[in-house]
Amino acid sequence: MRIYNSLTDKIEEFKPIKDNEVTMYVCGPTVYNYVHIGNMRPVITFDMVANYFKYLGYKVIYASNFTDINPKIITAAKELGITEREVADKFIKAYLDDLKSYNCNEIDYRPKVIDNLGNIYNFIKALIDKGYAYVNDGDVYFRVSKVKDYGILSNQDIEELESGARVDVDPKKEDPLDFALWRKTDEGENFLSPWGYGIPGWHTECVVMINSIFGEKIDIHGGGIDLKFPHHENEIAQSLALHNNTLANYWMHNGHININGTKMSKSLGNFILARDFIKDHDANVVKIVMFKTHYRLPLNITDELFNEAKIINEKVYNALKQANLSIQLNNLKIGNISVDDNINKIMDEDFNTPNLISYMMELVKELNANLRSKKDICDTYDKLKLVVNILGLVYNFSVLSESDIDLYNKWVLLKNNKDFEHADIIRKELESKGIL
RNA sequence: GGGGCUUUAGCCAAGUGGUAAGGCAUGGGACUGCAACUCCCCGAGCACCAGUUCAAAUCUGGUAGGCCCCUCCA
Repeated sequence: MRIYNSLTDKIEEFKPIKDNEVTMYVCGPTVYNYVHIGNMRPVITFDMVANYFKYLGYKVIYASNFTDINPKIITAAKELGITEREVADKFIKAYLDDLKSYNCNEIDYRPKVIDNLGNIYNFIKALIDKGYAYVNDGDVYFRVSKVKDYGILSNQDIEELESGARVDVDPKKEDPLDFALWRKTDEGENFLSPWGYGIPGWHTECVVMINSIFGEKIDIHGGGIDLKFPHHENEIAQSLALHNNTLANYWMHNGHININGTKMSKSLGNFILARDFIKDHDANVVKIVMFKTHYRLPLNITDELFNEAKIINEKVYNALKQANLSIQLNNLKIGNISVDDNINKIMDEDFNTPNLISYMMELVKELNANLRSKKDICDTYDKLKLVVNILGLVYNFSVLSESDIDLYNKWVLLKNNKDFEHADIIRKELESKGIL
């Protein structure tokens, strides 16, 4: 298994910390509103990553957080006239509903910031004790200049960053690059820390949650490309400071989604919520669209792309449906194959899902050809199911009852007797049951 | 100003040194009682320029598009 590591900008052989086990963490949503379709790319991508590792036989331990303490949540609470907790709970629930409607697997850990405040205090204290952080008027800042390797992930040079016009000068900071670990505030929901009332800094939350679930270091840390700097860079800085490691051995970043060539934004009105999108598009189709482009590249969504994905989805569905029918009618034994070298060859190169989709279509073709010529379909069917499962595509087919089989046989008999009038009636019935 | 990504047929998209996967669409053919499904066949020389090499879409340099980050935005 080879993975493109954002830390080194190279494709590297994957070596887990513990044999046969993968620990991974993906930055989750700030729960102040509904997530949009762009937010679903990391969700769907890392769902597939976990699926593939499982296919390879790894035990996968996967965590993704909720950022449930954040100035945006305070703002949302004011606007909605409810408490911050109510805002967070509402949108956590909405997010989990979204994941369900997109057929994403449940993951192992969903930590919240509010449950980790004690850990955060201890973490910040440790940074202060080691001289990597300082307190100023109720704020705590991280001393970036003390980390020699700062910029290791995003290839940023400290001097260039400092000379950049966009860095805010904050009189409370020793250095414009320093970032807040704790921010003093008495506005909205706030918490009493050893440094007074306030809320924790975003960059600290993720490190603390990773440490508290997994320990000092994990295998894979994922997220959107936009988080590379400063968020992930700052996570690494803190981990370097406290544990002298880069927090994760492999950093993975997914590209962004554009719509018809433009970035999604509220002002342009091309902002599509995940929950609205799924009303018009099958989850499988959304996933096919996403996986037709490599996860690291930008994805431009167009109607044409969706129409194509829809056709692909239908072809897979039709082939599996016919195979399913044949398997049940003939009592075929499936599930003999659990590994397919072709899949490994494709996916071992940094999760090459576009190639996997191509392979999926070849299998569909092969399955159809075998069905047509009455050859053995079991191996092809098994392989196709493996691919479908890795991609997280879901196809449900009914189990045939005895009466279903009788009905089917009756249809065949009527057809053979050229009683098309009655055969067509039964065909309709079989179709409505999803059998044909 | 700095860092990074990207440019392959009408469209989507693999391929990262040995002479262009796959899919969709279009067109042609086959199967078929009808319909649906399905099967077969057909297309580009890889943005442009220069260099390295026996050999480049693949490496190097440059030019021109597109995109992301440097703002707690996936």
